[in-house]
Amino acid sequence: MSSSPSLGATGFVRGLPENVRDQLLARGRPIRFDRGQLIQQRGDPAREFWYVESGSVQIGRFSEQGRLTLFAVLGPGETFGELAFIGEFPRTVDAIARSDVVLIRIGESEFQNLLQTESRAARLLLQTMALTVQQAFDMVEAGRNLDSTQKLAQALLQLLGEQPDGTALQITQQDLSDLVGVSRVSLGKAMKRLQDGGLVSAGYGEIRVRDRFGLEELVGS
Amino acid sequence: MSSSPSLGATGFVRGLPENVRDQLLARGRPIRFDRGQLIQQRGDPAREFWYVESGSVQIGRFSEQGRLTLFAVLGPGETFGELAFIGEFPRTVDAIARSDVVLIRIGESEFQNLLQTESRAARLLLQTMALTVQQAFDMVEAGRNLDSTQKLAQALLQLLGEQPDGTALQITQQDLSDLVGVSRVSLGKAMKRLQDGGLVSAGYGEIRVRDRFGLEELVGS
DNA sequence: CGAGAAATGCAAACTAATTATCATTTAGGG
DNA sequence: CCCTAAATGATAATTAGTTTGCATTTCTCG
Repeated sequence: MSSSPSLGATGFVRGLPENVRDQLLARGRPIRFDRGQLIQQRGDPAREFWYVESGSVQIGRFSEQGRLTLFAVLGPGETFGELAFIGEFPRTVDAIARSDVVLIRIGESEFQNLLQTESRAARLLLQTMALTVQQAFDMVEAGRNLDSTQKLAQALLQLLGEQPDGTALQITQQDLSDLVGVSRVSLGKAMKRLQDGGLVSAGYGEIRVRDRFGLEELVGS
Repeated sequence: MSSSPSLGATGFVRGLPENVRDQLLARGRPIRFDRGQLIQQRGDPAREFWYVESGSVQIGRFSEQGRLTLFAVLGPGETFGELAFIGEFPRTVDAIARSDVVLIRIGESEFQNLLQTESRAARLLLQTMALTVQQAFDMVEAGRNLDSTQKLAQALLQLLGEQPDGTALQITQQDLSDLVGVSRVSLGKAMKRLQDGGLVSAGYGEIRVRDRFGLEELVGS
């Protein structure tokens, strides 16, 4: 079993040399979105991708029945939208602002400029995408072989990874259930089990990880 | 809902101009594997990737409990192993020969040669990988939102896609259950439902799709 | 500070799927 | 041509998870 319950490493921009990154972001246009606002929608043409400057963004799909399948929750420093942009196909996922966010738009011209000024960028992009595929496989595998408690533990670890400084996560069990892929009821039960085991403690819209190693042990990674 | 239950488009080599492709494959070394043989294993160093010349290959992961999670069943013309090779990390999936197969090995030198002789290759590779991620997302979504019958229908459509000429699939329900991600019992029941609906007919190690459109309608794609 | 909205907790009924077992059929090598 | 292994079919017991409905808690904002 591998370690990624969801996509946390969609941040190839982070891997760029600092000066190149600064230049790229300086060229891109910052745009604000309000909490709850739809940033992109399935089917939209993909004329750009986005760098998260501040706030957090949900990546997923709404089904016709209103059901939401979340693939990732992204924070500052991460990028999204590269896939459809580079693949030159319409958006295949929706993106929703999970809080007020500031995004930096990177369009065709900025992207071309990047590839020309930084020879390692293409290679870095390839590597990041390869990693993303593997993480997607991890999600498939987790969905098939782990029970709800293990899936929750794995999701918490992934969210922690994006926010490595602290152990407190600002996320509701509501949203977590969409990310983990189980019902809210099941998520509540799983959360209770983790609490009873002393691995986490949960408040209103906040989860605190008490024993990271215990979570890792639980999912066997 | 999208259309890919599993990974069928891992064939960036197919998109190359014919002369470039021929040259690439002429440079690579053909290697035979017997049915059931392990071609690559998780953790192996990724010094090459493979082009399937003939036969078929299973891509997946064995868990410690012996459980198999299949991500794809690849046929002639498709490639595998690019991800770890390009990402420069160890293999994250196992590959097993589903029949006697002939593979063409493409190593570092052949790959570098390709990138230099064909400027569009890198771009094509990126596009193919982007598509692969989206397909993996489809698998996650299907795993969460579809029932076993719909998942089976979707898997059959994917297998058909790889073999566009006919409607007959050479695959056991045993293997299908690993690909679809349900138990053999559930797969048998799902198959019976599809048969009762006149959508497919099943024999020993063979499934014949009678109504492709009906399957598509069932999964809502 | 108070009202309404959002988040969480809880319980019961239901359901789809798993596991386990055994019988039957089919293919293919000796 | 038979024998064995593989594949399929069928059944029952069990279980993890969903759905539904409602109660309770917590936040937020006017």
